Amino acid sequence: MSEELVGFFKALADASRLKIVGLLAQQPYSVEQLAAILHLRPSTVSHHLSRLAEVNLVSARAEGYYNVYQLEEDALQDIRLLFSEKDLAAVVQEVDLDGYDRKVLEDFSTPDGRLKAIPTQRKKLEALLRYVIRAFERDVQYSEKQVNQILSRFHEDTAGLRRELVGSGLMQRTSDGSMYWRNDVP
Amino acid sequence: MSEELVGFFKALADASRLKIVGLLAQQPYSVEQLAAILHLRPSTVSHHLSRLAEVNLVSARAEGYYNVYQLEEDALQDIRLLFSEKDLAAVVQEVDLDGYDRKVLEDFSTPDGRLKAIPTQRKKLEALLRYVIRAFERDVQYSEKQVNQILSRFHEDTAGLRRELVGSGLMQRTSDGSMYWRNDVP
DNA sequence: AATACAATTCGATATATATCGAAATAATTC
DNA sequence: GAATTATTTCGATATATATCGAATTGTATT
Repeated sequence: MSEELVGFFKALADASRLKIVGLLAQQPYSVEQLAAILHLRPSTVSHHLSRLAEVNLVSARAEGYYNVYQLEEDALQDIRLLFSEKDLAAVVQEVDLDGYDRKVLEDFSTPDGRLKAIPTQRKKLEALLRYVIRAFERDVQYSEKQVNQILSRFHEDTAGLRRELVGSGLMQRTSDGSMYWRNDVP
Repeated sequence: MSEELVGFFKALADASRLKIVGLLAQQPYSVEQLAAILHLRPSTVSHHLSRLAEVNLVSARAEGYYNVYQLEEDALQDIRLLFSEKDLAAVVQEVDLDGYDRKVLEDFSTPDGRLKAIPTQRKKLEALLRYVIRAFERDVQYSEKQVNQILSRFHEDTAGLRRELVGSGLMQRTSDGSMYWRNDVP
């Protein structure tokens, strides 16, 4: 999907081809005519036209030994649809969305899963917290003692970790501070 | 104008940059985060981001020593507008629309303005006819004799030229065929 | 002040591609 | 069928650029 989209933009990412599309938007032209209008060689124009045809932006119709090219109106329609936020976000599909978290974890954890240090950088801290929170079950209430015990598997500063987990919204606690639970965010 | 448009397409004509746009369509990211997600070096991502920023597709906001990039929603709106037929045709502006006619004329005329031959190819013939018709005033009626006299400045086969002028719609004649006039097309 | 860190800039390299001319192909005219 | 014409294909070249690593710049933390 993304490959098709990038191909489409590549097709339009050239001054000569954009001009061709603009000309064909007004009326069909033969290769020779386009070449004369654009001051390019027929072979060059032919090359551009086949690139445009590859993404179905233009089509050819044989007329005598001329090849008369015309704009595919449908393609333009498709493009307009494409620019809705929703579809743009779909471009991300084949992307490693957790790549950042994993990289931070790699940098800050030892082979046995403990944290070498607690990073000062907010973004990295958050990445580690997203990792740590998974040690807690959903829909289970933990006493402060239990929380500390679990957190101690990661780092000695359990109080600090606990505070950051609550501060970041990944964990919640009762108003009297006696019980903790994992917040129900993705 | 066209230069701006082609710059915009160039900005999107790359798989990595399209992915960045897709990601930023969901939420803002720092350079480092994007680099980890896309498995690219920060310097590479930085390069892509500045290309996107050049065409106002993204903007940066300094946050600590992070640079958090976000999508410029306005830009997407502009793009959608762009794909109306009307604006697409505007791309043609700085183009030599008469280039083809001039080239044909060059190939088929002698220095004194006469035609070396009458081309058999329809498209070339039409180009020459558009040239010849300018020898006639608008809103003036000519007798067949007058028409022939004017056409003889271009080529000996005046009957042939006259027939093609009428056939192509550039010239009209009365139903009895006695008078001719230049048709009022551009 | 000194250190640590994210981002950018710079230089180098490898790949992509726009353009041309020549050759090959396809269709038309004589 | 031979000659002409438009288009496409092919090979070569020059330019653009995606990516990286190293050096630099600008902030933040200690």
